[in-house]
Amino acid sequence: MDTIGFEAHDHKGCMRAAIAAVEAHCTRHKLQFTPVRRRVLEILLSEHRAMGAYEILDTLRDEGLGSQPPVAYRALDFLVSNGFVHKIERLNAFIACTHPGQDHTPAFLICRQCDAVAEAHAEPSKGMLGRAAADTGFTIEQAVVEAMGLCPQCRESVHPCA
Amino acid sequence: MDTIGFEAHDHKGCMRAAIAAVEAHCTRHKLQFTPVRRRVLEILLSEHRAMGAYEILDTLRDEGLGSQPPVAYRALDFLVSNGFVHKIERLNAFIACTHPGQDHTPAFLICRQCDAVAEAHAEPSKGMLGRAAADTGFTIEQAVVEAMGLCPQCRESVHPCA
DNA sequence: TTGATAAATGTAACTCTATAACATATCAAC
DNA sequence: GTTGATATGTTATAGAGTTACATTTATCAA
Repeated sequence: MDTIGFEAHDHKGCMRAAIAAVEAHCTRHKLQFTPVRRRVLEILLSEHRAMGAYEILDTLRDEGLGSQPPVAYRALDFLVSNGFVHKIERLNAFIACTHPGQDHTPAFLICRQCDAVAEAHAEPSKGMLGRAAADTGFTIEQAVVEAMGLCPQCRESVHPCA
Repeated sequence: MDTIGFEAHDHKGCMRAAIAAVEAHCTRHKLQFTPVRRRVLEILLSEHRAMGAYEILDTLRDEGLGSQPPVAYRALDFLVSNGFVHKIERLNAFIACTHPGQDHTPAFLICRQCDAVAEAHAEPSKGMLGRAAADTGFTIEQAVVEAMGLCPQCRESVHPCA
């Protein structure tokens, strides 16, 4: 279970690796990894948290890479549809994938206290959801799995009620 | 697996039953089932599909029950926090619960073709998500589980590619 | 039954999220 | 190097959700 996100890690290294993986994937699939797309991915990787589209756009604007919403949304669309970035529906926010390139259904653990987000794997075709789908003849193409709660750090620091 | 939503059913009956269950629950828990709240629930039950807040508000406005967004959102907040209505994050929309009163984690099967939504049960503490949470020390309080795909009817009617 | 408190509603204004539409530029390949 | 597809720039607008504050209605205890 390669859950990442609530522990310290080699940040620069993980960022370099992710960029390299995306570059390789784009080359292989003849996708254009343009400056805006690259920069949006870099921003998400370096912040290493869920960010709103407009928050990303603010940074792009500061850097002269585009100032209007479609610029951010188009880059995000590209990154999301290629699996390099995921959208957290519950937060209307985006986060860089922790293992880009592989086809997978992400599941997220979202801390309601500190907003940290950890990515895990889901297997929607298995479990109760898969059984429900099979029972009704529904074909699952894509799934959103997001758990809200408390991360280990925040659970520690919550005051027990007086 | 009591999945409802892709089959015909006794609509009036299910509506009456749901309203009765909610009335009973409100009486038992001393909650105010006010006209606006009741009407919003009725609208969602009778449409039997996911509806946006502003779509609901349009109906309320026509009936003189309130014209500003907070009216709809407050009623929806009440209905959602008491489990009578669920929010579909993926659609930014709301749908009446098919078995109100019971505490449960809903899972949704959403047809991308006809927008029909079926509600099933999820058990987030079990399965891979629960294991990921346990591994990292994350405490799940609430979960969003939404599958996109094709319902049986729409799968039938999709042309095989020529 | 009245007065205090809490809960619910009415309304205006605003913020955040996202897309439509259209012009322009750049790339890829023949 | 022309063409068709892909990407960007920009304006405007649609859609989703909240803040803030005034007013009303319900609840309950004295």
